[in-house]
Amino acid sequence: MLKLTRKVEYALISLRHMQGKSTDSISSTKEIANHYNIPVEILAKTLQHMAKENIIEAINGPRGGYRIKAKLNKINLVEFFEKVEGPLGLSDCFYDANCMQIEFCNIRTPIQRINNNMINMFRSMSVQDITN
Amino acid sequence: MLKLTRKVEYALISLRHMQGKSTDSISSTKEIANHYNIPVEILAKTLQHMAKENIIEAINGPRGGYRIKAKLNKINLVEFFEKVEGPLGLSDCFYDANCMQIEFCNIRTPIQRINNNMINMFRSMSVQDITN
DNA sequence: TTATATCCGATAATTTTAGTCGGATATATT
DNA sequence: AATATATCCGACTAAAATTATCGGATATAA
Ligand code: SF4
Ligand code: SF4
Repeated sequence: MLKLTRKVEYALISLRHMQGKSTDSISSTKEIANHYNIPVEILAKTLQHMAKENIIEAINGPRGGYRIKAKLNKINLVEFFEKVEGPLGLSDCFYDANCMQIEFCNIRTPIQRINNNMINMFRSMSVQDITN
Repeated sequence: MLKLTRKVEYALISLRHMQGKSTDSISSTKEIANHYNIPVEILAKTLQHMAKENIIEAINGPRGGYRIKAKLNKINLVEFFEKVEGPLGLSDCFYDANCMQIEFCNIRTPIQRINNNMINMFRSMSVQDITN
């Protein structure tokens, strides 16, 4: 319970990998996948997704790959998680109302309070706090 | 991502329900399931589990049911989550080493730091902070 | 022209979470 | 004693979410 997804982990591993290299150097999917033992295809998807979100930049063709595009210290972890994985919260009802209990739920308000604490904690950290 | 499970929610809903009644009054599975629109069988399992963990107490027979046994303000949310749902953490590797990336992982340490923050946040709250 | 890379939709497999079933035991009420 | 109502509990099934794979397209450096 309360776990990050592999996709998020793969994204962070990749960003930290790229950040450890000189600014304009390019990392290919295969290079990262091999280095960290990540399935190539799913890593490819993750990187494509991050490129679409303008976190990284894709360079096509041979000798191509990706490099960091955004300022990682300007992206907080809530933004990052939502860009990579989608909405975020302790309970469904904070972003999607399909809950059979919602009408009579007696814990929604207290859970929401805790959810806010958690969100604030993640918002107070940037991606760079992980990749550095 | 980062969601509580239904089981945890059902457990909390039940505890709050029981806490809203006079100390020795008993709540049956059916009563709670009907009141909050929760599937009876799965709620039964959840309540049995909590009884085994000594959070609540089972009374058998007709007019039976459950009542609160533990001091809810003495159980912090990490204990509670782990009793109801099992181990807890942002990444598998903090309680189970079956990760293909673990040998070369470059984010384990920073994630663990954040994990500790999260755990501490939940540990600083008691079940009663939700059920009150 | 060729080889290497990203791109991208569709699909499959796996794991986790959620819910169901069947039959047992305990006990208050009649 | 019989009955009805409740918990107990293991095994099972279903659904959903996550994780991984496939097939074929496009871009471009050498
Ligand atoms: S309404 Fe209550 S039970 Fe439903 S998702 Fe929200 S907090 Fe959970
Ligand atoms: S080793 Fe790294 S990738 Fe594997 S679970 Fe831990 S943090 Fe995640």
